[in-house]
Amino acid sequence: MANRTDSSQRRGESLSRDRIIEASIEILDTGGEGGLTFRALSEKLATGPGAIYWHVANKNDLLVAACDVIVARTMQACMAKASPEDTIRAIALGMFDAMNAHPWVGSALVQASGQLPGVRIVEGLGQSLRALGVPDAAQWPTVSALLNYILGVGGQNAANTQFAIARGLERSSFLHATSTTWSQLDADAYPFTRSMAAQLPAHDDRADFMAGIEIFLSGVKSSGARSH
Amino acid sequence: MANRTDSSQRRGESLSRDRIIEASIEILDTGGEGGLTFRALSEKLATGPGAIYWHVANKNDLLVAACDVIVARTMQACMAKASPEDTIRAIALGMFDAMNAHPWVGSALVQASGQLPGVRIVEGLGQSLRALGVPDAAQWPTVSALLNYILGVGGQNAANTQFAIARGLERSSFLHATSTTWSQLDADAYPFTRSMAAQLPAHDDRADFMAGIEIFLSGVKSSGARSH
DNA sequence: ACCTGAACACCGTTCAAGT
DNA sequence: ACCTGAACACCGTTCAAGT
Repeated sequence: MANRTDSSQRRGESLSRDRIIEASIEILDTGGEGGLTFRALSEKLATGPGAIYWHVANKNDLLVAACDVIVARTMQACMAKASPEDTIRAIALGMFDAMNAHPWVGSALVQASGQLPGVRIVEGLGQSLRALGVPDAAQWPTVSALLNYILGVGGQNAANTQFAIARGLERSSFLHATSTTWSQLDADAYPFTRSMAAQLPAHDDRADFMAGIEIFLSGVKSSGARSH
Repeated sequence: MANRTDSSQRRGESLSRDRIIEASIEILDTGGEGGLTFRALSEKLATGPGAIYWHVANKNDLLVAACDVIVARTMQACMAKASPEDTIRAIALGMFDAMNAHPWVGSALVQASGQLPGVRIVEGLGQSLRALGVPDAAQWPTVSALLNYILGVGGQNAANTQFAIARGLERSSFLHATSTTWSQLDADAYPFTRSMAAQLPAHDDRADFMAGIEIFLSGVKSSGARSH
């Protein structure tokens, strides 16, 4: 049954959901969202497209499953830090780094919000906020806001990366191009954006992201939550 | 409010970029993101697909342009409220309502972050935060965080709507189904999510969204910004 | 200049047929 | 049970040809 063919993948193991998901992640990491195709996937796995459908419902199912592998791995590394606040920071930072390393995760997560990958994040954040002393009624809105912020950053990061890839640009030249566009905006209508153009290429996405988390945590603490 | 031109296909009028965008918005509102097709569009406009390409670079260009119409209209109605804080609230609420009425705007905005529609929002938020007294160095991270939060909500809202539409569900039965799934999660691994399941169907997205904005504003004020 | 519409190179998904 | 691969119904985009 298991005939040994030396594929780049593994030895001639039989097809399985896990193997399909694993191959999908490799394709997504290499070629971005557009690269994941049932044809590309079946070629990598040395089968036909139909075979994949025996293990996977459809493309969305596949994407969510691939996303969940990354999220589960990330969350596992982030739980139970020194303080609940630090756990929230670790989750946020972990997800940021994961979505940076795998830009497709950002858009997949947005699409699969209520499903398992999103639930993992909700759970981690929720437990921490509860430990922080956020009152019952405020827990859901607070978790929801934090998750939405993280997803927003991830989605935009994914879009920027894809945009840059599609044009064969490096991240730095993409930022430089955007900066130039902004600096040429109408001075009366866009004073703020114009004044931000100069610092755009040098800015640190990760630091900005964490600054947002800190604003948020500071807001949580000052808006009613008593942390003992 | 404004229903100036209701006629979808005015005979005899020559094709133009504006007419194409107008028709695209109608299709997107009716059939969602999947409904916008060069074939559907050319049928509505009584031409061939090739004609559209004379006025529009590609599908992404079309989507961004349609998105920008909605965003520009929304921002125009939100500027210059009583206080900078109220302006921020108005922008957030306006964008929430716009993305709720046109779910495709959420995902389009995420894809077009650095482009014109995103810049309009950045400008509105930035001017307000500046007026609020947020120090220079903190302005960009703060605007960025606010925008990301809004985009995250919009993107997720779009995904949920599309998900529900694809399965022919109403919003309420979609929430009910998600609630049931959550309540059946493992009690040890997902205590928080399980305890949220019951209140999920009754929750108010708009109120939750605004609660997030308030947390954020409160964080901005308590984390260094002196608003005289 | 603007428009036509057939054609191209894809795509996700299905399904009779094989083992 | 699992896999094959041709076929179907689409897509975005192009382009020679028309006006």
